[in-house]
Amino acid sequence: MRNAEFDREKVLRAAMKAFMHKGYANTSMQELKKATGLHPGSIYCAFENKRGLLLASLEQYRVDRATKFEQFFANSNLTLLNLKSYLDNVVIECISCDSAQACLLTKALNEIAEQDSEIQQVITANLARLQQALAEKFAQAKAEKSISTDKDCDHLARYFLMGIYGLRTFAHTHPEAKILEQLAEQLYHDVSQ
Amino acid sequence: MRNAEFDREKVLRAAMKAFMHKGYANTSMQELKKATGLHPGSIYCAFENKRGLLLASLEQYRVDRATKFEQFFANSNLTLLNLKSYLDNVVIECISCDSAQACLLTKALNEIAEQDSEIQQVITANLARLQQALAEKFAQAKAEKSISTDKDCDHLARYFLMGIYGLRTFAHTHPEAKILEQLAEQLYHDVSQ
DNA sequence: AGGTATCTTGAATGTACATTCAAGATAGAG
DNA sequence: CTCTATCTTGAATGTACATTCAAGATACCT
Repeated sequence: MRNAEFDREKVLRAAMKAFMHKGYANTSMQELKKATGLHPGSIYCAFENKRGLLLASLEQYRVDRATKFEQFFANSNLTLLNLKSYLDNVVIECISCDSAQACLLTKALNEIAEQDSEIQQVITANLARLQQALAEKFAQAKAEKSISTDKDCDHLARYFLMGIYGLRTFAHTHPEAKILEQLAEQLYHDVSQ
Repeated sequence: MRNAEFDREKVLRAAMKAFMHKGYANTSMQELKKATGLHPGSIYCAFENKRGLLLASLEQYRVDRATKFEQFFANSNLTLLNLKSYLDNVVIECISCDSAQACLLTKALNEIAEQDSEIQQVITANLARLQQALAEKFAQAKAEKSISTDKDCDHLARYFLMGIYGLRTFAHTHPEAKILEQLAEQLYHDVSQ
C-alpha cells in the first residue's frame, strides 16, 4: 500500500552512465548507490541484484536508443540523408569523449558476453534490432531511388553497423574530429555509393 | 646466483590468454596462478603486481603480433593480395570463437583505458604502430600500381583498421563465416577499389 | 485518525580478492 | 662440498566487495 519513491527511468539512466563509464565489474555497489541515489537494499529489492540492474539498464538503453533512432527519420528529408545524420551523430558522440555517450551494448558485449550467455543473448537481440531497423531504412532509401536497386539492404545494414562499431573503437585512440569525420564520410560513401 | 626457472614468454602468453578470455578485472590472481603456473609471490617478484603483468603481456602481444603481421608479407605475392590474406586471417580468428584469438589491445582498450591513462597510452601507441605498418603496406601496393596513386595511404590504413575493429565486434553477435567473409570482402573492395 | 502493508535505511555478514612475507629450496661460486 | 644469494612456495593479511536483514519510516486504505 505504498509506492516506490524513486523514478525507475532516472535510476536506470544513472546506472547506465555508471556502467558505461567504468564497466560492469569495476562499478561497485557503493558507486551505484551514489549514482542512483538508491540504498543497496532498495536496489536489491527492485532489481534483485547488480546483474539484474544491468539487465534492466540494458533494456532501458534499448528503449532510449530506439526512440532517438526514430527521431533521425522523423523529418521530411530523404532517408539516405537521415542515415548520414545518424552517422554524423555517432561521430559527435565519439568526439565528445564523454563516456555517457558510449554504447552500453558494445561495452557490455566486450566485457561480459563471453561469461554470461543470457546477457550475451540480450545484447545480441538488441543489436539485431538495430541492424533490422537500419536495413529497413536502407530499403526505404532504395524505394526513394537514393541507392541502387541491386544492393542487398541486409548487407548494407551489417556493413554500416560494422563501421559504427569500428568508429567507436577507433575513437578511443583517435578522438580527433577531422579523422573521424573523414572515416564516417567514406563509410557513408561506401554504403550509398 | 640463481636464475629464474620459468619461461617469461610462455608465462606472458598464458597471461594474455587469460586476460583475453575474462578481461583484466575478472581474471583473479588465482586464475593467473593456474594459467601461468607461477605462484603469487613469483608473479609479484617478476612483474610487481597484476597491472604490471598486464603491461608486460601487452608488450609481448605487440611483439608477437608484429612478427605474425610481417609473415603475411614475407612471400612474393603482391602486397595488396597479402593485405587481403591478413584480413581473411582476422575473419578466421573471428569465426573460431576462440577467446585466445581475440585482440588483447581492443579488449583492454574497452575495459580499462578510461581509468588508467598509462595503459591507455601503451595501447594507443601499439595500435598506432599497427596503423603505421598498414599504411606502409598500402604505400607499397601503390608503388606496385595495385591501387590508385591518388589515394591517401594513411586514410586507407585508418579505414582498414576501423573495419577490422568493427569486424571483431560484429563477430561477437554474428560468428557466422559467410556473413563475416562478405563484410571482409566489401571492406577489401572499398580500400582497394 | 489508526492500522498495516510496503518501502527505505545502513550497519552487519561472509566471501573473494590482491598483495605480502617468512620459511624452505636450489643453483652456482669458491 | 659448503656457503650464500636468489628464487619458490603458499599460508597469512587486510581490504573491498556484493548481498542480507531487521529496524525504522511512510503512504495508502478504511
